[in-house]
Amino acid sequence: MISVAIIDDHKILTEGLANLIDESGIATVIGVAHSAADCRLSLGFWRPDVLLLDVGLPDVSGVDFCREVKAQFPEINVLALTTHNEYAIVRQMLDNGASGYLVKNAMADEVLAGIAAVAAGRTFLCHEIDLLMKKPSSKNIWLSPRERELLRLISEGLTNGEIAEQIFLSPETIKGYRKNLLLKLGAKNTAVLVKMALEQKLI
Amino acid sequence: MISVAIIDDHKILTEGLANLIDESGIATVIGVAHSAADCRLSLGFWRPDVLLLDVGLPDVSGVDFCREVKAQFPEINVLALTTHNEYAIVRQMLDNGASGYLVKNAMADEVLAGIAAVAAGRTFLCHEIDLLMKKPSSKNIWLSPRERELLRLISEGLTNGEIAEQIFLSPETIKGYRKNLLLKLGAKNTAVLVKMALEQKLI
DNA sequence: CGTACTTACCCCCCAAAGGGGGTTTTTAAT
DNA sequence: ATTAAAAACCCCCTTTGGGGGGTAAGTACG
Repeated sequence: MISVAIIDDHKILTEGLANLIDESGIATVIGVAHSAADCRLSLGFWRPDVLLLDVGLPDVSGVDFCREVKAQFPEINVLALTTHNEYAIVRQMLDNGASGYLVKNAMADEVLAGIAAVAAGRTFLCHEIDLLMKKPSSKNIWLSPRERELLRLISEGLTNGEIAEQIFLSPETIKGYRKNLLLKLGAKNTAVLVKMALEQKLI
Repeated sequence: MISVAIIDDHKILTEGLANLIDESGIATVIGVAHSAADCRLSLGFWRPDVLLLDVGLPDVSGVDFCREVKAQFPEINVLALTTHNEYAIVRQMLDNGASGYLVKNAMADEVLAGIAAVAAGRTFLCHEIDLLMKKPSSKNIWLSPRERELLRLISEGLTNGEIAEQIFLSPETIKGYRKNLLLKLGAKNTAVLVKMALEQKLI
């Protein structure tokens, strides 16, 4: 029997989900947490085979928490469970150690299939995400770490000069990055750039 | 017995939620839809006392759908059920006819209390939202329709001149609105303005 | 009747962004 | 060893944005 822990702040969802898993016969829920802090306290005792992890936690980013969990318990298979269907989020989760990714509007059988797959050491993407990751789309934009950093600073309202000061580069360099970001995202100006960055969860 | 219909695209959540409601003894679920389109087809047959409405539907904005439902079936009490805890969203839902508002991480008993309250014709806000709406905070920003329109056009990357052309106003007027928006939201520049607009769901 | 808010308009001035053209070094992959 | 990408840098020029000051009509509400 596969042991599963769930971490999600939506209490209504966790109850239903725990029921679903327990009644499936393939897995059993050994713990539920509603925040990353709760989870840190218990995860060492639970030692689940699979951790169902919501990306939209109240206290920390799911990406960071996934990395944290994998660093401390590499044997736990993390299965992301979230509302986000953006390329950048999926990719960041997978890059940070997640074994699978489910969107919350997936069917119940996909949840069980995902749990079984990641418990067996395989990777699993639900149908919708599988399509998203395979289909080469102009919306599937991937930025370098430096570009993401610049985008973050731009969205915080820093001017080229201020950014240059903060990260010890020439203002002309910042200008170059900015031009490149506009080109890469196909944005007309800063307003659109920030909008796309937030909508596509690039920062 | 109160009759309830649920509209939410998160299938895992609706199953658990329907169970919870049916077992409470105070209400019974007479229908579930996973999109606004599905709901339109069935709502006339169901005629529920309470409609549990997710604001993050895949096909239309929950605000628009709420207005639509109330226009067609004024006797149905709409209870918003969503992840969003932003002032602007709550206010827009209430302005468009919702009788109550629940966040998805609310406890199960709040869901039942909310259903009972709105079925009885009262309004209901879950604890977290009640606090949010009462506490006068600098984050509780409310814009006039015109300001929201301007904010939308700015976030789409239009320049003052382009906006002026589109809505038949002087570019200087647009500039005035822009300055006022920066002041109202406390934003340093357009980048921050767009970021705040999206984060606080003002557009 | 007054007050507050929305909508609409105008001036000057300079800082910042955006379009165009480039170069070099380092790093990673094939 | 070659290629490709990321990271860093530079100059010229025009458009746009943002800070500072305003004015004034319309309307909603007590």
